[in-house]
Amino acid sequence: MTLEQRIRSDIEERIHSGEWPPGTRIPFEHELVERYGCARATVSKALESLARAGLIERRRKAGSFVAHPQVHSAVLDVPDLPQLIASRGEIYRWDRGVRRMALPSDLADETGIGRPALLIEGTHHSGASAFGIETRLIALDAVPDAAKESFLMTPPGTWLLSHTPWTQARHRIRAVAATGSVARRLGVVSGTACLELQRWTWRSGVPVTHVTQLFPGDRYDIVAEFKPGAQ
Amino acid sequence: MTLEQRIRSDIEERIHSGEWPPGTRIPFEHELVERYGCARATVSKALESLARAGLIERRRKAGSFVAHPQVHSAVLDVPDLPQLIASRGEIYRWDRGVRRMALPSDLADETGIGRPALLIEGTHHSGASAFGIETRLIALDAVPDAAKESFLMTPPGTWLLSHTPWTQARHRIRAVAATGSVARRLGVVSGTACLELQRWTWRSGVPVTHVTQLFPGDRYDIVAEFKPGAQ
DNA sequence: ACGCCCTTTATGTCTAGACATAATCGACAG
DNA sequence: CTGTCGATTATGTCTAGACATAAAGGGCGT
Repeated sequence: MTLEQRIRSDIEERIHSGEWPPGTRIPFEHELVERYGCARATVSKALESLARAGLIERRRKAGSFVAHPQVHSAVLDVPDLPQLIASRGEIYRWDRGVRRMALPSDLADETGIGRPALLIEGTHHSGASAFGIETRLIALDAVPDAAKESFLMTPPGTWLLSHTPWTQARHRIRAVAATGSVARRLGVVSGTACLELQRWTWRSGVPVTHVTQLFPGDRYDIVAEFKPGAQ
Repeated sequence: MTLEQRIRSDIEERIHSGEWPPGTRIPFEHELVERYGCARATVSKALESLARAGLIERRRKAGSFVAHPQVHSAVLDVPDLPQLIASRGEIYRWDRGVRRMALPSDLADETGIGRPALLIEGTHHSGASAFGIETRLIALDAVPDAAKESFLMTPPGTWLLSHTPWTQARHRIRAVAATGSVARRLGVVSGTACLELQRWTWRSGVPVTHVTQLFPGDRYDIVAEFKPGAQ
């Protein structure tokens, strides 16, 4: 491991652990030069790399600061549904289903969370009709505060967005036909083509939440933009 | 504009213009040092930045080479279907449909290409069954060589991946039901839930191709991974 | 109190080297 | 003809400086 990488990961570690929360001024370059006993160019390269990754923000004369949460550069976005529906000019409503239960570790394991979790089911409404349904697991070790929430008024996705950052996400998108109770909850005829979106999110490698959302094909689509090498 | 940025954009320009096609060895660092009359560190930073963006590949002793396009750092990937199907252990077959025609600018405009284009339709097969169908427009000003291709043996996506790089892509994903001739071509019953993937790609802001692909829900799903700041 | 200028200072860019490392390619032995 | 070894060479990482630049903050006059 090179010295530059060591400096970088040292700082990254302190940011991710919460030791240096957003807004903290990290040591000046000349202080890091002293700490690691190296040239300023080496420290500077490490900081530049952190700045490119969006973890810190550098300001002349002022120093370098831990960046405020995610302004993640929009690839496959994690949308806030209430906001999204409001921006379309519709009234949003969240309807938590009957199931809100704590799961033992072994059951949660089936979806890859692999730890004690909270299970929440509910429906997102746009105006008078159902917009989508979701089944969500929240890892209680990563987000202990979730245990105190009922999620009756606020959908869990919205609550999570403002209570915990994520550093990694995987999406899986499929087309499935809605049948039986699922079709009934969505208010569509059995066999309707739906978009199934599964999302896993992690914070520093630790699972945070897993959600499966189902949207009738005519009510939702995903747009993803990608520009490689944008500096 | 800094010297580093000038060196970077000079090289970028030659790659995008096609003057240095994929595989070309770009001048050695010491040659660039001579050309720009600067220190090696400056040239090296410019090349490092190009390598990070995936435009070039650097190899010790050998030099730096223009990267082959399809190594995009995977967010919403542009997959090569033949390769993807082969990796699943199935036999791939491409079946170009009857339509391969040049479109006047005004017709192409309807899909947002906005320029003379080539229209190609065809079916991707995996083993004995249809895997997906696609309808594609290729902008002839961006890819003039496409006019000479029949696309009978090679699907246009594969051909494009090895003939032209892209710098920007937009994806749109929906769930739709396959009906009529579409269902017949896919070999599914009418009403089957399908994933519709539309993709627009650009090279330096100029449209390259637009494709609409339709996959039966049980034969394809999209996985997108996102790690901010991954080097 | 307020606006203006000027000093200070941390980052931004760059130079001219050094040594490390890994891959290529030719020479040479089998 | 084939495989191994060593010299060569381009990139990788780093040092110890230099000067440029932008912005914070203090001092000054109004």
